Amino acid sequence: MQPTSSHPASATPGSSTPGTSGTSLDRLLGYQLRRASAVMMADLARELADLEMRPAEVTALLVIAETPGCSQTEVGQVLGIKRANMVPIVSRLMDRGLIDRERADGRSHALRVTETGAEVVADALARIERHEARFSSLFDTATLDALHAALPLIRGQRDDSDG
Amino acid sequence: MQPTSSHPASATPGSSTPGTSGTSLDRLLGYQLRRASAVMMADLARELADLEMRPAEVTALLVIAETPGCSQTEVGQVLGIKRANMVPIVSRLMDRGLIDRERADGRSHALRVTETGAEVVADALARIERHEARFSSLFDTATLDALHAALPLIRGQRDDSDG
DNA sequence: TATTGTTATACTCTATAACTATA
DNA sequence: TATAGTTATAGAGTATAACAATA
Repeated sequence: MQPTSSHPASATPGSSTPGTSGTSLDRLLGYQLRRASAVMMADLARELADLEMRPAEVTALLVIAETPGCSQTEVGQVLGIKRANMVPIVSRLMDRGLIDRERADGRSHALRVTETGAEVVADALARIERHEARFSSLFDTATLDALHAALPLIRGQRDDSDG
Repeated sequence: MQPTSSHPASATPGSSTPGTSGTSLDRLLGYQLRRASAVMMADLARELADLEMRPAEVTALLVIAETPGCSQTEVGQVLGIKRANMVPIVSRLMDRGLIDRERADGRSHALRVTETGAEVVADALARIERHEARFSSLFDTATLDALHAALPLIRGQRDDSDG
């Protein structure tokens, strides 16, 4: 319902990727998002590999570092990870001595990053910056701004339920 | 290394999403991509639910419909799904009578959509269009064009290996 | 020797239901 | 009754290694 939409039916004519032969799927926003996300996830996983941390664990660690004293349910809400799925993540971070628990409520724990954890956070942030730079350098400022404005709007379309 | 980048450090100030409190993760392209993709995948899965088809099966069916006579390895290459993981997908499409196999090579099969499959394709395409419209309507033409130009560039950064 | 389809297997992320102990 | 953490379990997607039949 826009005036004269110009998304090409056969997408990226000048693509440098030979393997991408071009399906009608290529004109779908959701499909492009999924493929692009998979590429960045794979690159991030590779960058974090010798830290022996999975992306989900690193993001949880970063949230705890930024929100000292938060509960693991709160971390899950920020990251869109369900309570039940937070358990093994927090367990692993505990086992490796990267975070610390303190009784807060009788039923909830206050999570905090340890000194070792802070070092890992610093290392992880450096790796993430390198990883991000590899991709953001593909775009000019205007395009990057457009992406950073558009993607949160898609996120906002979810209905939510548990957390 | 761009002149004056203006991606906001705290992302989308005017966001209408209360749950999105705002982490430093929000300024990461990879993270935003992952979350946005998850939201669209969940919406698509919901839209396809009463077709009793998973997103991966539907995309495979669409590729077969568009490329009659293709092998299942070729479908996998287009979709970025490994040979080994194509087996259960093709099996399910066969079992439901949506596609057809014909010996092509002695070792490869030529895949084709059946009449029933063609009906499901039509239904699925209608559902996908509805799903896409829910999200593309969030953006103006310029933003949509920017997304459709940018996302394939990210996809092109992968190294590939098997397929 | 390389390729197609296949089996078996494992890992990551996600989803649901139900329990406990607190509040 | 509602919430935090937990357990158990299942489903998807993806990854690797190896094998048979064929080219």
